[in-house]
Amino acid sequence: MDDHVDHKNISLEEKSFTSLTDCLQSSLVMDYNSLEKVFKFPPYSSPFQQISPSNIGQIVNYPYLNLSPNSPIVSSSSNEADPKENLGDKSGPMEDSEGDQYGVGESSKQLKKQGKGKGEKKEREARVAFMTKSEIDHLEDGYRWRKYGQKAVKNSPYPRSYYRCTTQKCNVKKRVERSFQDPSIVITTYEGKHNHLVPSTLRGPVAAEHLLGHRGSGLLHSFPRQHQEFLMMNPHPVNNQSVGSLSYQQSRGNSSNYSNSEPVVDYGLLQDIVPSMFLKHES
DNA sequence: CGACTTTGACCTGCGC
DNA sequence: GCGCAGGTCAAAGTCG
Repeated sequence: MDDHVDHKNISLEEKSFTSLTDCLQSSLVMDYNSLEKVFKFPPYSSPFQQISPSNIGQIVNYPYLNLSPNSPIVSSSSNEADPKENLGDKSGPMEDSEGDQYGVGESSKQLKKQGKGKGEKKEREARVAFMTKSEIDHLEDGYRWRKYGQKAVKNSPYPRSYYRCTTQKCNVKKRVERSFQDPSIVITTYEGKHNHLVPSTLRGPVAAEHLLGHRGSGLLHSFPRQHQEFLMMNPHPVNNQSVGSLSYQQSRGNSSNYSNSEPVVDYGLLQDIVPSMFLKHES
């Protein structure tokens, strides 16, 4: 039931998206982190929030970002890259102490005390940021998450929540915060790559088979059900060779009718989250 | 009883 | 060096 849902259409580039698919297929991808750096927006007020529907397109095409509908974002904040690679040499507040140093299952405090980071460059995982118009903070994406922290964000009345994938050896993390300028917008930032498939047992309404067997439909089902309206995302492709396992295209059988003739772009984590049929970039 | 959330404390990086 | 802010830990509490 979506009756009580705020289902405004978000106009991007003078285009109105009524669904996740529309938005994704519009090739409107943004480098969240880069934008943060470029525009020096603090994390609580992500650049997206500064964007009015009428000027989003301008920012998408911001030259620094090297974005175009035909060029999937390659620059990333992923671990193999120099943290300063992107724009400017100083990490934004959101960037700086990005903590991959805390491995799941490890005694992170020990790690910290063992001088990790001394001379050792911190690694950062690829990140994907979503903006979702939703009443729900924690959006169901098919994976199981455990909340491990919550922090008040400076200058924002809304706290930021930290989640970690509950699957063993999977150190994917996600941050969820609400835009303080538009509280109806939830900013979800995924970090890392799942090294496993979508759990077969889900507590949410999303059945795994939706994601696995009917990719796309699962998300399309789950999003509206959760009163979400997908606004934007920024896939940070880890890098094309770093996918430890086969891409979904391969590992799950080429069941998608959408990708037969399309080059498959490895969007890293995003591909884990969003069916690849969404991720084909149009030419 | 296991899984998950809450929350205060702690650690780290950065700017001044 | 100090203070601030972000990120994480882990014990305690909650829930199914």
